[in-house]
Amino acid sequence: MRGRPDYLTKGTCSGTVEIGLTMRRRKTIVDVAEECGLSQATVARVLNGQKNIQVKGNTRERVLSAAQKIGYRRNALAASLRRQETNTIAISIADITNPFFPELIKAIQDTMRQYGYSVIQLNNEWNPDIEQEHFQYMIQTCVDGAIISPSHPTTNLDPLGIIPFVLLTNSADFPMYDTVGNDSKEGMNLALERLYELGHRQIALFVGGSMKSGSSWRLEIFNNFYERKGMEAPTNMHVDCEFSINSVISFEKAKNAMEKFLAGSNLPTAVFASNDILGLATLQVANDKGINVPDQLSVVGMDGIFSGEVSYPPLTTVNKNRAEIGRMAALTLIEKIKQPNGWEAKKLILPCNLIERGSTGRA
Amino acid sequence: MRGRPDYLTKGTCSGTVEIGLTMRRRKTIVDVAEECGLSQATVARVLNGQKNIQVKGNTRERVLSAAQKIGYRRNALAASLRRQETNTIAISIADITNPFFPELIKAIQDTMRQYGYSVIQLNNEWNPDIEQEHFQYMIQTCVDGAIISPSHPTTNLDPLGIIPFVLLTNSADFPMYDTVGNDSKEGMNLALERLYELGHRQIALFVGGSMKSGSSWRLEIFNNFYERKGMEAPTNMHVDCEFSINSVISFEKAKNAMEKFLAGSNLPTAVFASNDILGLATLQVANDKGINVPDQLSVVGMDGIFSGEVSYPPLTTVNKNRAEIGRMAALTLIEKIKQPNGWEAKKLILPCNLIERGSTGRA
DNA sequence: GCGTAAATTGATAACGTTATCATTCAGAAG
DNA sequence: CTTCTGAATGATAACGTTATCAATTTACGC
Repeated sequence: MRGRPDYLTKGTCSGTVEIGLTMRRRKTIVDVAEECGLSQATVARVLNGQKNIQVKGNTRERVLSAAQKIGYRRNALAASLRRQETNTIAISIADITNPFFPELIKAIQDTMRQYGYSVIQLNNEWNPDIEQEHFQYMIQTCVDGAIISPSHPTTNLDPLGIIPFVLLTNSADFPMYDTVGNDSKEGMNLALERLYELGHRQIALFVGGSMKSGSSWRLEIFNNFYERKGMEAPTNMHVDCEFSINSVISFEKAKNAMEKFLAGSNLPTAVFASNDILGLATLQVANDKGINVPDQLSVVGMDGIFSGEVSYPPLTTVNKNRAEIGRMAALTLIEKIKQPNGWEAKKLILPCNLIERGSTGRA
Repeated sequence: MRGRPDYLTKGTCSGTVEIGLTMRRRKTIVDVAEECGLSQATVARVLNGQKNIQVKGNTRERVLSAAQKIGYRRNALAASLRRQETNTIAISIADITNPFFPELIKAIQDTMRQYGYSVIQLNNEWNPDIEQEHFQYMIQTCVDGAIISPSHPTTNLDPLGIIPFVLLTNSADFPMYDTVGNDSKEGMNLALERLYELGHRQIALFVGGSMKSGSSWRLEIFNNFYERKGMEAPTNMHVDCEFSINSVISFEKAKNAMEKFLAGSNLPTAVFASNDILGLATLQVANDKGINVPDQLSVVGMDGIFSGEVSYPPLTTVNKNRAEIGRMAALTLIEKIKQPNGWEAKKLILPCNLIERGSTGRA
């Protein structure tokens, strides 16, 4: 039989100790038990057990005051290891500096907090390798669940193994999984219909390309719209630009594309931009060129980011309720954590709403 | 002597198990050891030990392929508990939806990542109670360090105990602690000097009040500036507005205040706004009133948020390099974690720089 | 071959908590 | 007074890893 090895008692003090200062090891339940003369089992029950646990007489008081006295702090690591749950979930997104995400994150954090979960947020910079690393990290740290905005439609989710997760996407790319997203198609229709109502017949479609999967469905919606109105869809009203990982760069590229387009001969009376960055770029180009918005040109964006509220004029936009998406994603995940046994993939598609501000008017 | 209690082997399977599916417990180092016929000590050395550990012959290979085969994943919880470090740090800020923060957060995440740390981000909504809860959380989860943007100048940091931390602030409110922040005073001078150079003599000072500690120093800088120029500081050129926890609401309040001011008789040729939200509000009011910016009015903001790049005209601003602040805060924290023994409080004050865009011109 | 030092590998306590089983204790019924 | 019941408390294994010491194997010079 061996005693407590030396290295451990020594190890608790690191480096030199100032004279007069006692270097104190972090207090544990055992210390509390010693202090109040009860067993560690009882102490644990009082401190971290369910609230309405039965104790006799002044036991609770003794424990609490002893804990208070010696400055006991629970070690969540040990508890998590033993209980096999961490009360922590992870969020994987592309980039927190993308104005779309902060509100979403916050809603998730707030909702999760209400249910006793903490949130770890990870940015993958649209890089699938980093994304995969993050999945590994989630497994290692034993998060209880994850909310994931896939960096690409081909993101491999298998490495997540048995971790319950919910995807932030509206695409059909992940038919097998639970998803929460916006009905972007219907949102786009909202915008087009409203522009039609305002008398616009020459509407330009401004999309940011390559980076994300489908901008093809936008063209489809666009053409369907004209067909529905019994009109020929214009073919010279498509503006495309590269999309970059950085909002600022995307904005510059969008400005260049729109400048070129507006220098042409076939001018629209309205522009539908597939996100607010593109919409804001359109506004700035128009302002620079002396094109009055909305008198000469109406502009509609999509997303509802803050910058659209402070632009000139304020940007009409197809708003995605990010707070609601975050909340619903969180609730769905919690449900899934509590009930891990097979259920069929839940698909939640929230409606968009049109926020009309100063950038739209009659044709 | 007791055997392995029943509840534990049973406990690893939760709920009902589908026929044909074997519910598998997560694999551990012990399982790998069994699989490859080596001791768990050796397995641990190969898998999680330092990279250049010596092993003989095909030992490494045996371990790795066994781990691969049975799908071993390291449990970071257990490792952290044993090693007494989590390789995780926490960031405490007011609100991730405040446009000032995302870039800062990201820089911290990126830098920390390089050094093998993960980041937990916590929002306190300017609420000191939540902030204190977060401090407790940090202790419980045994983070290795923290970066904190205090919600108030009176924030009590004692509960953090021995956790190494760095504050994000430039104020003198925390003389005892390590801080990283911007030289806002010098930044404000940069703006005023430039406006002077452009011929402006009637400059309005637009501050957002109550919420944060000191807007008094801004007035001091303002008065000193005029004194330096041998002029009498104007006393009717101060605009004040409430600041709210929500950027959108702050913006509306700022617009109201600026509208009232510009409806008065004493008009400035330039406005220095103490943050970009106020600057953007000024722009929008001016645009609405038909006041041409910059021909009739120059506007300078402060912070350098994204919205200022996409406004019309783009907003000249005193930029705070948030990426650099984040990076330096992270590096300082890491240094402090590696070297916990007393050092004197480090104060890092980074310079601001003036970004001249379209909202400023000659008087 | 043999002894010694160095290189590998093995055995195991410890990290701090929780969940079980075992034990003790108080109170009531016989 | 004994027996029984339920409530409260105590003792301890286990969560999965790492760091130490002990044991074993290998290398090398004589």
